[in-house]
Amino acid sequence: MPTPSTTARPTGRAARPASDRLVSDEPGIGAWRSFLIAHARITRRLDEELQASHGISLAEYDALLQIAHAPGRRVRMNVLAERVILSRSGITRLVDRLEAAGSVERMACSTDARGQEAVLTRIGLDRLRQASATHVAGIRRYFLERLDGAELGALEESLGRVGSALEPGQRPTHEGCPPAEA
Amino acid sequence: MPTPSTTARPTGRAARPASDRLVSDEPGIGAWRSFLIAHARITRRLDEELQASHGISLAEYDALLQIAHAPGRRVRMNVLAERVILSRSGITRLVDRLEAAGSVERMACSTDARGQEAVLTRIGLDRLRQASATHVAGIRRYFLERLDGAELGALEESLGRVGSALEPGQRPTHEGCPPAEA
DNA sequence: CCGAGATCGTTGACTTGTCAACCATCCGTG
DNA sequence: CACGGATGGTTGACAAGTCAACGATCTCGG
Repeated sequence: MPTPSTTARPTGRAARPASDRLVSDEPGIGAWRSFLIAHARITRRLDEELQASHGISLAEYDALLQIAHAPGRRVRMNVLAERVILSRSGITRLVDRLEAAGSVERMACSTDARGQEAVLTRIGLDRLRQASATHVAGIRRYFLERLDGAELGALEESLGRVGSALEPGQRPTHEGCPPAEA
Repeated sequence: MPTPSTTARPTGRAARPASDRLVSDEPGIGAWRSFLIAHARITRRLDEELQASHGISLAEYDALLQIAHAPGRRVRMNVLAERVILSRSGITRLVDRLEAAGSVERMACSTDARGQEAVLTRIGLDRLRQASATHVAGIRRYFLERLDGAELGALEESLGRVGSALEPGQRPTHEGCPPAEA
């Protein structure tokens, strides 16, 4: 998502004739809008900070982090793609960049000849460590600090439910469900 | 940021030597992760549905909606860019597409000769109306329906606070704050 | 009135992601 | 064992966004 979009209308609804009503005064839509705006602004900020301080993008940071967390600090491209939510070609290109930067090496997978693994290098680990400070500070500053414990718990619970309902490889609502066509 | 990234680690922390600890067992980080995952998955799904049913992207939908909501169904490029969270060049290109599709017209601004306004056409309005059904249904299905009233209220309140703290044109933490450099 | 500087929208060059096509390899069945 | 279909990763062509630079216009102090 490219830079995500918002549906952010400053504040007021404008009391138009009914035939003119376009979207949802559906209750709850306000929550949806807050969700979008918060996400767009925070991630943009975090990305800028990471870029400015360490010259890596949020996506790259995320990939490094995923690799670092994997056992042996190595992951199949496959798996990595799913973890960072990228297409397979997307991951190929992202790892290309990381490799060019010396943060990662590609190694053939020992158990599957068509597989490649992305392996974190020493340099990559160091970079990740440094960037980590910036990143976590950002999350804290823009997100954690503005929410109290109860709110964080509630957020985790609610959004966790919403998110896991859409886990890849889901039967309901993948192809058949969105019925609208006209 | 294109498709956003996640920092999604499946579940476990792995009990590594301290020197190896990379990120945050910071309490609350779980909430952050849910937030990212939920956003990535929902917006991706909504975009797919919009694309499949009406051939427009989420960004385009959002822009149409913003224009439709503006008085006279017309907006300065300027303003539109800010509302959909896009750079100025980004908005130029987006409106190019909408115009090519006949959904929007560009008209010179009467009060400022350097200005352009994007004006919604009849066709654009119709398209928006149709797409709206799909879009709102999606939001309902993936978001609203999985949350009860209290949760929606809490979400709106919490995320609203977080989001508005980062409104564009903010003094604190714009340039000086992110201190990390090394 | 005028000229310096800000603001508006567009454009060119580039980045980062997607999809479709491809080849290599794996696996289950006959 | 062999072969047909799934799966894994890369690649080419493209989509959509960014930034820097530009020309046109606005605005204001002198």
